[in-house]
Amino acid sequence: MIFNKLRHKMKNINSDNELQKIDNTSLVDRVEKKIIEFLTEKNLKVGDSIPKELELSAALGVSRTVIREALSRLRMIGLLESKKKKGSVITSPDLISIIGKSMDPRLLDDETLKEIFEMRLSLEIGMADFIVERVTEEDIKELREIVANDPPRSFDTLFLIEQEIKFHGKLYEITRNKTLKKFQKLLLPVFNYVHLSGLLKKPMTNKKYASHKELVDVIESRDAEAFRNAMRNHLENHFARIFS
Amino acid sequence: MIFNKLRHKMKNINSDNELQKIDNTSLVDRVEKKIIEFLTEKNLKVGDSIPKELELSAALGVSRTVIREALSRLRMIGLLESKKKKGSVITSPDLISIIGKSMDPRLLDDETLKEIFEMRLSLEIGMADFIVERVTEEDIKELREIVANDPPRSFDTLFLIEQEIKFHGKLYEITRNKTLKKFQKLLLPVFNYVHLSGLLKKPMTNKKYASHKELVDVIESRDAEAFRNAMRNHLENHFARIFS
DNA sequence: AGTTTGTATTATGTATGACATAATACAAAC
DNA sequence: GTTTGTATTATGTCATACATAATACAAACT
Repeated sequence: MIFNKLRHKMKNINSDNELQKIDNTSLVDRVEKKIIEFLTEKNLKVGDSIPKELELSAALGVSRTVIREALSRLRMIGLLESKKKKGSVITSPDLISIIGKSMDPRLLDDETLKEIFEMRLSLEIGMADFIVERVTEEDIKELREIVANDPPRSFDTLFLIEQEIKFHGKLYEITRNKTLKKFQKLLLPVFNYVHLSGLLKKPMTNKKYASHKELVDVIESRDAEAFRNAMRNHLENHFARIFS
Repeated sequence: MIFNKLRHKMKNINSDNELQKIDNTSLVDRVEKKIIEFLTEKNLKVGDSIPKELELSAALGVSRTVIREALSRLRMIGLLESKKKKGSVITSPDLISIIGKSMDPRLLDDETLKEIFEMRLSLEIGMADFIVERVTEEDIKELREIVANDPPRSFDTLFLIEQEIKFHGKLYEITRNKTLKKFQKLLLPVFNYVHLSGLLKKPMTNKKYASHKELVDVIESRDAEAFRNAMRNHLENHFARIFS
């Protein structure tokens, strides 16, 4: 009621033009955005240096405190690097590690966690071409050493997980794609979390599909399509739990 | 030479124990980390409030300035939200949109861009299972409407890109995986950038592989394996440019 | 009563000045 | 020519003051 009265009053004051929602963002938010815009507009690239804090402060008409907070944020995401006396230079941000900071599974909602889990499955199947294209004899040797430690079927689950991580981690490494590898490293805790906590309803079957050893054999044949299928089969347990 | 001499001298001074590299991180970096640790150790969840700035300042023995810079960073990645008088509370960060800030292709180095490009290819092939599992008749109808606009072979490239985006965007949508979809939306500029700029050396062939229409047919058959292969074929142009 | 209005309080937001520290160049000393 | 010292510069940290929004609660009013 009160609110209606207020709205009525405001409507009278401000009858025709829409009441534009006021800027909720903080000054630092705006300055941060402004600085990023500045970088892209001036077409600055990695290695170029940006204006000094005091210059920015003067140019934007805000205190050095605010400038520093904004720059601090950009430093965090790896977009800048600052050195005393030298000032700040643009660096290539490490996308993945940015996420890492807020990636604690306990701080994410269940839906997102499940979706990330699905993303991982997609990646492992889809990266087949990069694996077979770039795998070396050295890699295969290393893979064989890893699978040599594989436990016999239906062994201690914890040990299995250790082996899973080692084996699949190596696969990511073989893609020679550092971003992908970092992504995997980052998602590992999520993967474990989803896998172990009761997020997926169906239980884990003990049924065994394509083994690590068989996967290595397929890799050695350098057949991407075959590897995709083998990997899909290897991950069947996970898929089965998702598709209820 | 000079360096060798220096090393020699240092070796003498510090003969047995390794020269541990000094802490390079800034105070803010450490405080930021410390605060995150605090959150997880105390098992705080979304909605819980954290100590006041002055309390943190006193507890960690650093100035409020440093605390504020650290908190400002956490605010940026959406891990915190601060209100005057109320203090700061934990919020659930939107992983994907965090990356958005530093995702301008112009600010990423070529290697990373190429790697992201590869990630996208992997995802599109690997997500086959989710597509065929979740696609509805409605979706297929919509896909058919999209491909109806497809140009005849070897048509204007720009128009092709428009169509590509629409079609592939819909595929992500069909996975019903919001994180994945957001990821795609985010990566779109990168994809275009890599595709158009001279980052990939080999030229784009005009050779045509599996068409969108054919992909839809495969989806309709609900055969994941067939779809993976069709998609791989569809993307052959891109793969060919990567594998020089 | 119940509603409005004022006021004190509290925690964050912004500004300012001061000094510490690392990087750099350049002069001075050996 | 190498080392050493010194001035300079821009960032890093601290302390303080005040602005501002949110909140509670008392006071005033109808």
